[in-house]
Amino acid sequence: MLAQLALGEANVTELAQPFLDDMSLPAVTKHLKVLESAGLIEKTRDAQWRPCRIKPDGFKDVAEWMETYRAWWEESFDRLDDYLKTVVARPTPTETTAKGKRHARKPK
Amino acid sequence: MLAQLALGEANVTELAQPFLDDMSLPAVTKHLKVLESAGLIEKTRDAQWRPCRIKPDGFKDVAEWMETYRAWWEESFDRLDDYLKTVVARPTPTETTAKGKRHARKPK
DNA sequence: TCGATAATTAACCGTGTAGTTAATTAACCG
DNA sequence: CGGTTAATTAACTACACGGTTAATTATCGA
Repeated sequence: MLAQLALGEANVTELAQPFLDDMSLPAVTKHLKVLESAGLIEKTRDAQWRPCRIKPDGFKDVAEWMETYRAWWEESFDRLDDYLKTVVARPTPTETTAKGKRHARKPK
Repeated sequence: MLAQLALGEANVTELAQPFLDDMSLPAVTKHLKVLESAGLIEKTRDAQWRPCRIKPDGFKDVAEWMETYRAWWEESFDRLDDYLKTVVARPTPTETTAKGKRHARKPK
């Protein structure tokens, strides 16, 4: 639906049309309501039609939000990669330490 | 919990300890079962304890899977960025076309 | 005015998720 | 053996999600 809206304004039935085999119109209405309350689209009115359009600002916000997390995300991705490289050689971190000790239980 | 396991082997109560304010032990057991069935961790047994360790291969699989999607993901991210740049100038794609025409209704 | 069209609302329903408490299993140890 | 500790299982609950059908609202146009 967003792809469709990226091509330009469209009302509910137009957006629903490719999906009507799989779901009902009310389902589409609800879906659209989510997008609207998420600030991604805007619904106006034209008689009995509800033309929808994309809200660029909403997407801009999302894009910015993602950008702030991309760094963190890729870092942890690389950290995982590094960690995996360290593990291939040694079987398991603890296996070298605490041999026979197992679990230190506190005496009452 | 995974962060904890990255530091080395740990049994269930040890993993649960930071969370016991918020959730019960059975909840942790279930959580761990999900991780295990996802191939991310491995549970062994040591008397009444169940030491868990990370399963590097599982993470390797995830890492590889993510890598295959990273390209696609970043592409669509950039496409969105491009699209937003085109939108800031012109208000809305359709607004220029179809003026006064509105909705062509098929005559019965 | 009345019928058709566009869309929404109301009232449900099934399922998956994530948790709970209480009971149960299993092992250790004095 | 009997108590304690570790963990799991069983049975249940609450809730969000995503959908449904049927009814309702609102508008246009002949």
